[in-house]
Amino acid sequence: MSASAPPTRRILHVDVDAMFVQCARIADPALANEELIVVGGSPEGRGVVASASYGCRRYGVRSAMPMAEALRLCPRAVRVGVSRAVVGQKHRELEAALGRWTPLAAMASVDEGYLDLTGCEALYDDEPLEATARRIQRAVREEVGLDVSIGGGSNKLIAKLATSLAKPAGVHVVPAGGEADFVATLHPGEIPGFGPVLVAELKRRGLDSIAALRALDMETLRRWWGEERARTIWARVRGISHEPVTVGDDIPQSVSSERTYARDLVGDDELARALLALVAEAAQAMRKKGLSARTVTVKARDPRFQDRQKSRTLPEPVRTERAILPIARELLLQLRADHPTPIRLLGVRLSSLTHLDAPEQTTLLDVAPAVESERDRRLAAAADALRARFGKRAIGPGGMVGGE
DNA sequence: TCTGGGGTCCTAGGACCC
DNA sequence: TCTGGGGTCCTAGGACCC
Repeated sequence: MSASAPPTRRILHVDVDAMFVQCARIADPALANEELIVVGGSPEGRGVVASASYGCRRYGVRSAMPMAEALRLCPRAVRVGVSRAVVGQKHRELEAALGRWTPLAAMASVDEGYLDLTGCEALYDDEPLEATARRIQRAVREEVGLDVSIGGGSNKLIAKLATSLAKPAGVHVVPAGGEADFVATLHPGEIPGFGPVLVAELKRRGLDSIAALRALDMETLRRWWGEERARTIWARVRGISHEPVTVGDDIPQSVSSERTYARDLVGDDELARALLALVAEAAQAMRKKGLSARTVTVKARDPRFQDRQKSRTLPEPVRTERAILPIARELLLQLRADHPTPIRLLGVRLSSLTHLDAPEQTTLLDVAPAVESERDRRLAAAADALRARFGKRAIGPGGMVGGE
């Protein structure tokens, strides 16, 4: 068995520094010189921090922290909402900017992306990875107007971890061969995939360092976490990852819309109105992506933060409010029958997605009446067109003219 | 301190089919 | 007769990420 070893990969992870804060400053130039900005929450309360400026972070403010606590820690902070349009625009600009450096560039979320520069060395005069990273950083600042931090290494895991050392607005590259030593300097909770639950379990078992985790043999890991999880843990604590940077605009797994209400919902009418609005948002977002769904899920969170969901999968994909709403209503009815409690959060998710123009699945046995008529689809498309032209409020939710 | 909204992935049990 | 095994789909719940 002789196989030439694959070349050491050259991976970069590009991450926007406090993306929502930078977007808020772009949306409102009056904030350009404001150091204390916290994005997120709602004027009524009941929100968390989506992003905090580095100024606020010095006071201990962090993402996902309840807004009330953030403002207690940093009372002078200016609270602003998320400017979705700007965030979306900057996301697309960043994607385009990164794509100019290699065909293997892919966004991993709204504010971060990976580049695989393996084999591109000649294109960049064989300069060190760090030098390329710095040029990309400057280019993003000029072309997109955003400060980013960049981490580099021989795989995505290492590149991402390196980014946290680069922040803010820096570059950090882990040399090939130095992966294991680099990871050894971290705390288990810093490893992607090691969330609060796993970290607590590790602590219970007396495992509070990467070294302690590395000392475990595979058999023990398997016994505690099962084959799959054991392999992942074993590799991550050693800085090993083979996950490729993949491009391709895949069909998303789901499109959803959910809302936490200022007051818990109780009455039939307010629940019906809330559900209609969520169905309309989700369906419209889905159609915008050119997709249809076979599965409808309704999710409810009670005041004690217990989440429950009901879903139904249809034989054929649907895309209109007219088809989705009755199903969502039934699911909500079942949820309420099983758990008659006030509802803090309500959500609608559409999944099992396919492209709108995917050929209809028809079989000889398929005699069930269509859940959605061609007329329904044309009406929904017409309503979408009106909204695109005259704004979201041009027509009621779902375009259900005449009340529905 | 009182907990958002957008997602992905995994597990596990039951139905159903071969 | 009283007992199979594997694959796929569906549903529900939950961990995790940004």
